[in-house]
Amino acid sequence: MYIDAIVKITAILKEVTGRDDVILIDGGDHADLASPVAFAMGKEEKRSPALIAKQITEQVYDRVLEEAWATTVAAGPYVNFIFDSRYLSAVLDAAVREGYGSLPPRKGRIVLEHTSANPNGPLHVGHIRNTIIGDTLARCFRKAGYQLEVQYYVNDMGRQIAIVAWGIEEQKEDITTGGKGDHRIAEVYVTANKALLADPEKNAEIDSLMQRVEAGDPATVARFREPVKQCLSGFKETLAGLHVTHDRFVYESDFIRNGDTQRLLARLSWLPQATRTDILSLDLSSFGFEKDYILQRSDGTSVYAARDLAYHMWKGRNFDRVIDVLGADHKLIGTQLQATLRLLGERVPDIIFFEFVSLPEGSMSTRRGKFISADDLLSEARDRALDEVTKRRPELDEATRIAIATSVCIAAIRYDIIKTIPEKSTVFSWDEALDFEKQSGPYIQYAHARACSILDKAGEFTHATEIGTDSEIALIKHIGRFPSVIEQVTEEQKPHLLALYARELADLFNSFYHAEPVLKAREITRNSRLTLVQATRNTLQEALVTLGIDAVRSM
RNA sequence: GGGCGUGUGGCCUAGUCAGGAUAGGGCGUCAGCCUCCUAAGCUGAAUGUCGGGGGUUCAAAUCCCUCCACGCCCGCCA
Repeated sequence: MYIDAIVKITAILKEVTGRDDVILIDGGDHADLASPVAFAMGKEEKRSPALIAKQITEQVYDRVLEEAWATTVAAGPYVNFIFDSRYLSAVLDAAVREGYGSLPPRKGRIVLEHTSANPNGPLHVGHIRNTIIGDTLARCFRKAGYQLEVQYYVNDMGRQIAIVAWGIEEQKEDITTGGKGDHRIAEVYVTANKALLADPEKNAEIDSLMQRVEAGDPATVARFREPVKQCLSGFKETLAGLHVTHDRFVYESDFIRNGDTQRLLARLSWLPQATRTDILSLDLSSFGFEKDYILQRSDGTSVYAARDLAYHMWKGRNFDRVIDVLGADHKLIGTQLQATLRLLGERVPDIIFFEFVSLPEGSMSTRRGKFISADDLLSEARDRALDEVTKRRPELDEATRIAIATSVCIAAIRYDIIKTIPEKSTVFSWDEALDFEKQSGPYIQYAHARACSILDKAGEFTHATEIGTDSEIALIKHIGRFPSVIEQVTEEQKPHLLALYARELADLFNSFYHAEPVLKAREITRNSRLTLVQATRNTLQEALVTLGIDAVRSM
């Protein structure tokens, strides 16, 4: 409805003014939509913008009322549009239906890659920014009607994994015992890195391992595979704890084994930009890159970039759109990858880059063992959430309190991460990550639970849309924008907009809740308010689920 | 040194791409609100050179130039 109204009003304005540059802006306190087109017209025609706005208002009034269910009002140089009661009723009718906000199915399949952390230690709070941006986007794309597959690209043959494989042997460690696999790997990895630092000559053993694994030596492949398997099983457990699942894990080594990487390297070597000496590299200076893009080492082994190119070619040929979520440290290599695929005429991925999460004492590092693991974060969050639930709802049994606390802690973590724009680097703070008040996931869950509670007490009621008060109208208008938010999140790949929307929805509902009695209202007013509570509850639930957060009925 | 990103009240943050009406929120501070549908809540108050300086425009947090600060990158690592 909201999207529809914008399209219709814009078309009418274009027709009446004969201009192509009419845009509608948010009307703020003044209106639902506004057009400042009279400013430009006044400037060009040397007439008063206010007079022009008045004329436009008269010209479009009837059509806008008829087609977009809005009244047109001139306010100085602005042409303002205010939705009428038919619009409000229509929003309520739509918003009480299951699946509100879902957009019609679209053609084409998307592959979205996120997380893809190296299996050399547990996921930490930096990795899960990637995870949560990726998973939230995936949920939004699906809600927006796209078919989508989520993939995890497993780096199972890089230098880090060689170091892990080497470390296990050196340290005579059995990583299958003594704790969660990903944490055990980190212990080995940190120790192995120290050993290599102390005795750099040992690096030759790492090089040798990498040559053997690329050649497909079965014993070496097995030595790499086991720790990767252990680590991934730990990852899957952590991800599940955040409500995140991947449809497919794709192994980097597959692109060596199936020959794709070799075929790609051969193809690349024929490009005019290729330099073939003892190594293979590409001159991407025409794309603005200073240094050559190196793809094959002098010992003949491929570098990560080559395997990643093979992976992306495969994705591009099997899907209609390729999206990657990558950390800011991948900006250079990611844009080099895009440039190379463009050179080859292959499908170019859209890459969403996010900036780093650091600790107050400095940046995180798996190699140095300096990080806060996602598991520690989740466990601390669950403890704090359980304290809160116990404090507020002492009458509930333990199992129920734990279930609520689990939902609440995931909500707090996911919301804290997704609410900030990806372009901004952040400093991790326990207090902010585990905040359960305002601008938090639990705050939105609470609004939903509150709506559930009212509906539970109300019993049966008749759908009604007699709306009058300011807080009711503001709430309905916001509910009406939900589908357009889903649209915008996917168009602009900005999942934080959904977080913002959900919080504003909770704000408006809370204001309404405190301003207007629902259960104690009479007849049509009661029914209308209950309908509004139902519409709000449904929209909050859809928004929460799309954020990967449980819409709990009680908390 | 070069490239990319960020800079908004004491602290955190939206708005910047597609310039428009008094720059939205939150934390913290202050003053109120639970005989009333869940106070993880609501209402009100105070707090701003939108990093600095130029420019474009009827209009700049938003566009252009320049400088400063912070983050990331500039490996035959991934």
